[in-house]
Amino acid sequence: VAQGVAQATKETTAKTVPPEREQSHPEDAAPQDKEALKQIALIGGVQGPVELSSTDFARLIGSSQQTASRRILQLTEQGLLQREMGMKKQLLKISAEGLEVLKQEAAAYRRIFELFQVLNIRGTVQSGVGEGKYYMSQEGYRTQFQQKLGFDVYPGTLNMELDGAEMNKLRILRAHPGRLIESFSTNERTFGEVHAWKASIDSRPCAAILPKRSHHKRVLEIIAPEHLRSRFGLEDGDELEIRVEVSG
Amino acid sequence: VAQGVAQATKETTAKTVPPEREQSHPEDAAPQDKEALKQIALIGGVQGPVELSSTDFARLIGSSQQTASRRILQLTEQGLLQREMGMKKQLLKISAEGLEVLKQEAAAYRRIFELFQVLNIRGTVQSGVGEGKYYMSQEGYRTQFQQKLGFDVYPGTLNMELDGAEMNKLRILRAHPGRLIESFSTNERTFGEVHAWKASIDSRPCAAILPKRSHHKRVLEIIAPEHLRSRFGLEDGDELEIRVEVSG
DNA sequence: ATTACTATTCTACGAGTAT
DNA sequence: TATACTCGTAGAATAGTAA
Repeated sequence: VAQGVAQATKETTAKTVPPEREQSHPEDAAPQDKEALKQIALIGGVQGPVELSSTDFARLIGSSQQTASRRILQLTEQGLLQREMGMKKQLLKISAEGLEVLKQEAAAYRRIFELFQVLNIRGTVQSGVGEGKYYMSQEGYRTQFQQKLGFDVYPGTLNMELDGAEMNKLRILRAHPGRLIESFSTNERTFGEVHAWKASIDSRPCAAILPKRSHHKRVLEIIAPEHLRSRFGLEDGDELEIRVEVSG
Repeated sequence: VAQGVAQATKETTAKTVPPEREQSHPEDAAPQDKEALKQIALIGGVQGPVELSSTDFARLIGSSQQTASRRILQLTEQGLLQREMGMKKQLLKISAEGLEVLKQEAAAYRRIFELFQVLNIRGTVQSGVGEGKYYMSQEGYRTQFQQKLGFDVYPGTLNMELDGAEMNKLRILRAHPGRLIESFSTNERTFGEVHAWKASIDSRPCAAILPKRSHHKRVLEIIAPEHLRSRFGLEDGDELEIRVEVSG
């Protein structure tokens, strides 16, 4: 997802960050709330209302009855759970928003075990020094990209800067073959081997490339048949997510 | 899983139960710990060590650096994470136990969305009043069970008492067809319709049965080609888990 | 039985800082 | 830069009950 939100404030370098728990965004529910939703779902709370007293729920989540009761109230307030008071016990049903939370959680666990056929890498758009344009103009590269990726590259690269955690995904990327772009020489100099992986940004085809050497760099370069910056209206500092096909 | 652990203390009816967080059992990790493991797995901590500073980890789990650091120490103490100090940042790898936690979590979410092809129902063994033996001796039932379940029933039923939360699974069960055992009459009386679902306990075949009427009962009856009590050495009050095939 | 209030305990978070 | 200590405190969890 390309987000055109330029960060005006230049990332105030606060050392210890306050948690920033915002209302409304459903995906960032607290782990305890996700656990509670999961347990309700496991006894059928997705398909229809389940009859679940706060005492029984307490056993399910390993807490006291009071905490269980409070959790249900909180989930209801957050809109993740729908509640109806039965004659005795309450009836609980997971709401559309709650289902969304569960789906995202399930997707995360699927990604873990799908051995990363697809890697979603997030980063921020960075301004290169224009060398990308120079490299992508080389005939030796252009013809190979055409052959091995199936598109004519726009002369230029989009640089994406990765934070510390995302850097680890580059190691996964490098562990997979991708497409090898061979080195070649001109009269002037030699151009080194490059690895390329088919990718997409918002369903539009592109490719992620990394030079064979030079690990530990914080930047992933992206090429495409079009000018990505203008296509997505990207500015330096914008957040960007690229979906890299790691398998084929 | 049939557990032959008879509970000596007759379930002290404490109102507000203390959480009972025990050491060593890996499946009951705190939700926060599972969330942390998940995030590490998502950047490749299953495949190999990932380089992750406590500050970067803090961003990942939405906490301060101090909390992130503490979480890593706790996960390491619990044996869910293996840590090695690199020259700068630490290297984290999810341990075999940690992977087990992730697998169980993934399995739970899979169960939620696989629409319950299999229902795992837990309960405690309950002594019936011997009527099960009377019913299962009726020729009208025996021949139908033979036809529709594929085994000769042992004359008797094992009664499993369900707690409030597990009761909801019976609603799911009833929502699926199972095998219909038709009503029939003898000279003396009429025997009503019964629903049966193929099932297994510790991989040994059996079936769960419910009378067509009489909802809201806390008991699930189990029949099998053998005497389950002696097969598994079950006593009243023992915990029991049955795997019911809800699809076919 | 239930749910859920108020009061109290205590855990766990983050500030400050050492290393 | 890192990691991780101590410590004050906010908020979560439970006890005791009310409804």
